[in-house]
Amino acid sequence: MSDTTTLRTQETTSEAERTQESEEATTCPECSGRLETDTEHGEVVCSDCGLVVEEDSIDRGPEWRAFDSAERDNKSRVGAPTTKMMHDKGLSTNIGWQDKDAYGNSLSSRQRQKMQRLRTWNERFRTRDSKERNLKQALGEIDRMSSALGLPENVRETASVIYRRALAENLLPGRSIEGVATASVYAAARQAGVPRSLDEISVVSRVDRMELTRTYRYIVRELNLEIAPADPESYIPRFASDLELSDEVERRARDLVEDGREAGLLSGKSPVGLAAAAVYAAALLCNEKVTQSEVSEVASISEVTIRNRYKELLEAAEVITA
DNA sequence: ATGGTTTTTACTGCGTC
DNA sequence: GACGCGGTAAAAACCAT
Repeated sequence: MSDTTTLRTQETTSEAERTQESEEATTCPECSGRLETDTEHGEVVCSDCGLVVEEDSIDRGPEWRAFDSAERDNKSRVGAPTTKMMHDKGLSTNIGWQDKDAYGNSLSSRQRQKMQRLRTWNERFRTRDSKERNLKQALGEIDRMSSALGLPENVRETASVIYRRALAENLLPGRSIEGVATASVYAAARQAGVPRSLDEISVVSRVDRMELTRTYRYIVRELNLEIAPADPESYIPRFASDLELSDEVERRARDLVEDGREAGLLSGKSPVGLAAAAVYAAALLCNEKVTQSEVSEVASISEVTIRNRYKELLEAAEVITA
């Protein structure tokens, strides 16, 4: 975004410089009439007799300024300006809709038909291209998010597969690439048993939670993905290690969750909250110090929830062991 | 859309270092 | 007095209907 705007301003300034330059010679050698610069065609024309004094007066120098060689290398470029607003950055062929040739003359009906056919085919190639680029971008996103979340390789694979399926089933129209990519990562992580919470995901994603949940639900339904509700235990190792707690704590936390499961207080509660509470309670039992706020930090869950859950967990554990 | 459940927010009080 | 912890009420979010 900022790239294009800076480029734009640089272009306009250099254009001003250019016109200033070409206004040095002001009289026609033939009739000594006033000379005018036709920037569109790159010509200098006499306004009286129409003599073209200078043709092709295009400034072939760089349209930017550089103050050292590194900057020069950076800015030097060849080809049309690119835009991020099009999947192909605007680099593919564009055929105008008007039946005019390069000089603005109308085309013969034969030519018109030919152009129509070309448009059709061009469009076909372009959309096929668009799917591939779409995929490329999505896979890039998936990779980026996965590594930001520290997800293993196989999760990325699964996420890619999910995304490809979504693409193949034409689930993309109406949804953003990033949204679907994010949802794929979320689903893949859960399927692989290394879930990340919606909050964690939305931190590294470019889409907000709302869109993520909506898209996630949608693709799960449409692709018939079977995803079991996240198991609190699958969060425990990560939380424990983030808080630098011992394996002992981790083990006890699992036990607590197990007891809670038997006591039937897992259903309906957020798995993340349960896991966080179990870790906190276990640390307490093992005399390893963690504060509720620390746990709530790494689990991105409120302290209140931790309090409520861990009380319940401890009660359940007592009942069962007693 | 609605109602029930869970989670979060915000606030308060208590004890300890 | 700051901090960790516990509790509460109201608001917000979530989910199934």
